Amino acid sequence: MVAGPTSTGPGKDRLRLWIRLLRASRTIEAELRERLKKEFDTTLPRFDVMAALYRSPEGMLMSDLSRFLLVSNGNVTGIVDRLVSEGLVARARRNGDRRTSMVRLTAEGSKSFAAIAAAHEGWVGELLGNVSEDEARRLTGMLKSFRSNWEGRE
Amino acid sequence: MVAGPTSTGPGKDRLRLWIRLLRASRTIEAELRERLKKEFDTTLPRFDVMAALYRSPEGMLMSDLSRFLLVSNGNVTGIVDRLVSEGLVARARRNGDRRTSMVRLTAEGSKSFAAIAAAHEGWVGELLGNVSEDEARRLTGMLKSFRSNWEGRE
DNA sequence: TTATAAAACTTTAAGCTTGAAATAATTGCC
DNA sequence: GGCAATTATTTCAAGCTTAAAGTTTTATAA
Repeated sequence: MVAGPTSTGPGKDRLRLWIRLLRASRTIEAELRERLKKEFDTTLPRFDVMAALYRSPEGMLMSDLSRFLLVSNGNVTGIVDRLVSEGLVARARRNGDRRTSMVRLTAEGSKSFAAIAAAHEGWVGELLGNVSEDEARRLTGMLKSFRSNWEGRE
Repeated sequence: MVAGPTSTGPGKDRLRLWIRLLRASRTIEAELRERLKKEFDTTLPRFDVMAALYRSPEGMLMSDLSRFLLVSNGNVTGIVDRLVSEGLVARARRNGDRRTSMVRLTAEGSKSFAAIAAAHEGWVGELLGNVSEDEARRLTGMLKSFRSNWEGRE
């Protein structure tokens, strides 16, 4: 997947694009993961969950998190379990539907996330340093458009 | 990481770009992973290793694979172990340096990979269908340039 | 030589990930 | 009401992933 096209012909340029895309995101992801570990002793999945919850002070269902983060249900269960045991996140039982519980950041979790997010934004700015803000906007637009076509088909 | 920026201000556009990039690659990756499983009963990491080896008929060292695929040494050990046990890959002892062994595709592995790679290229073409080949080339160029800056710093 | 360092791998522990199966609660239908 | 289907979530097994520690082999150099 990270290797180059094995053939030439139609579709070759899209394959090259995909490989570039993947290598770029893996490289940046690896760097961010390492810094999260070193500087804040946390992980990318935990950061992802906390970022989602930070945007939803009212809380999110497990299935909301799963859908939003593009990962499986069982996956979210494990990450939230660990965050709960660290006191960063809480599951609140709901009156209406007893199958579900609202997941929220605790006060500590919220405070902790704010600090990490600030550093994270700085890192991304640094790692994408030679993309101008203008170019960043254009690239973002292109990525947005090519996704909308086939995404969410089922 | 997959969530949006939590603030506005400088660096915001780069953060948005990063989030788009990550969501795009995760979405495509998930789709490809699922198809590899369903159609060929294999995984993305196995495919990655085989793709790298397919490009190097003379074989690769474990550390070559690790560097090329942007994953850790121990990780490659496990994946190659499984590929060997499936008869798709072979470790060849070397005369010169007994710490290392050349890893190669077997005849079966090579045949198997060729079939999978053909399907894979088709899938990528489909998933990136509404990126024109021309646009794909431009995007690829932009991704290439923004990577070269900070990559391989250490 | 012969220690000592360096290099190439493997092993290990902890955590992430998925898809499938299992549980529990709710909804819809008769 | 009662039973089937659906929904929300957790559990499980297998595999992926990393960083760190351990093993074996090779290179360096006093």
